[in-house]
Amino acid sequence: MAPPPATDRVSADADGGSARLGAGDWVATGLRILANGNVDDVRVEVIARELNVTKGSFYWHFKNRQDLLERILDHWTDWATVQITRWARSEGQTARDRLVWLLSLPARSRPDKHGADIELAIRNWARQDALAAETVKTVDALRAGFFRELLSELDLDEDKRAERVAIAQSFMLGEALLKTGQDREARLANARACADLLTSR
Amino acid sequence: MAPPPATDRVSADADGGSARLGAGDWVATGLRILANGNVDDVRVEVIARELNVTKGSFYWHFKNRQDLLERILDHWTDWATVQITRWARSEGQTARDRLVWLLSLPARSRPDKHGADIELAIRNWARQDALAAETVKTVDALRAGFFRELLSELDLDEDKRAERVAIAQSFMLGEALLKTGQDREARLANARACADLLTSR
DNA sequence: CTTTGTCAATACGGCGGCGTATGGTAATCG
DNA sequence: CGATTACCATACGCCGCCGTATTGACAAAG
Repeated sequence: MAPPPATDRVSADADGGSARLGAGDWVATGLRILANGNVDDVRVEVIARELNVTKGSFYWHFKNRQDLLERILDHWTDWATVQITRWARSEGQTARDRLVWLLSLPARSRPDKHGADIELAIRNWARQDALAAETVKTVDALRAGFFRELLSELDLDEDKRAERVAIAQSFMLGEALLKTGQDREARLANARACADLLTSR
Repeated sequence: MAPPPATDRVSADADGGSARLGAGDWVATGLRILANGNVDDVRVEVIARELNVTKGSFYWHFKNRQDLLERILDHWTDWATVQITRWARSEGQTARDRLVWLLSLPARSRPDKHGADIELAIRNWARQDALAAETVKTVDALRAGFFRELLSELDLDEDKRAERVAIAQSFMLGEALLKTGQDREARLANARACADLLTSR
């Protein structure tokens, strides 16, 4: 009868052994479904089947489907933020090295993490849903801020810097979404080449 | 009883005046729905309502829903191809000018054409559907070919050229999909700056 | 040992979409 | 002018999903 507690742990075993499951398991599975599909595919009864549970459980942890979707967005925001700020702590490199690091993030992401897939799905989702749109906007602004910070170490005038920030961001997004047959090495080379161009005079 | 004729005109008045409508009207409306949503939103009964018709009409023109989806993909391929080859005929510019022209294609597209929206929706679709994936692959290869042709006017070694082709394509895709608040002028400036970098030594 | 809290199963009504069957009508043609 | 063709409406059965209600199982706490 009481609303469920706010333990949002996205726990380890999303499927498999442990008997009891929490809200996090639903979020994790929803994210996985989102990764190879779109928002409309993340349905509560589908997730329930995947977790070998019935809906009865779902409506204990969540108010309704929309509630789950919002938690998924929150979780993605956290993930994107953490990923960036972890980079922020990796000091001690040159500006170019760190730029390469950032630009090659999509190329270096483990394929089983579905980072690019989720990104695409959420960006698509953002065109229909206001909350998703806001989430994407926030993450984009965050990334742009880091690019700007990086490029500020070169002395460019304001206009030129803004252009290069935009180029960096567009490249990074495009590189993440474009599914050519390129292997990891080629993609890393692309990122390095892009960094070279962006840091050139 | 006979299968409908293959008149795929995507005619003028998708809604409104004319009494009779053809398969093209269904494709056009489907494309419009796809533009602000995703594949799962293009449902036959929804389109029927939008056209002020019932399903009875649909199943005259199409075998089933999948049939419509395939025609939508075909139509998009044609559109993308035409758009590129029209550029191919715009000779008489420098390589850089034509590069700028290509890179700024998303920035210059009329917003009511929903080019970027459709692109995003189809790329998302491509992750679930093999046919859509093939379509995207074809269009990407076409675009890459033109970039390669353009950049071949500079004398770069094979590796460097491949890198820059990839950068160009990633930038173009990212620029199309990234929805920052930038106005048209700023986006054009980005394209020009990107072209400058790509054609630099 | 009972109470309370936590999680899950079952069952229900409703909606929206698919595809089919069948019948109606306006145009067109022999 | 009767018949065929092209297009559309109506009605049906089916399925998947939503959200609610009710009950059950099980553990920790009292």
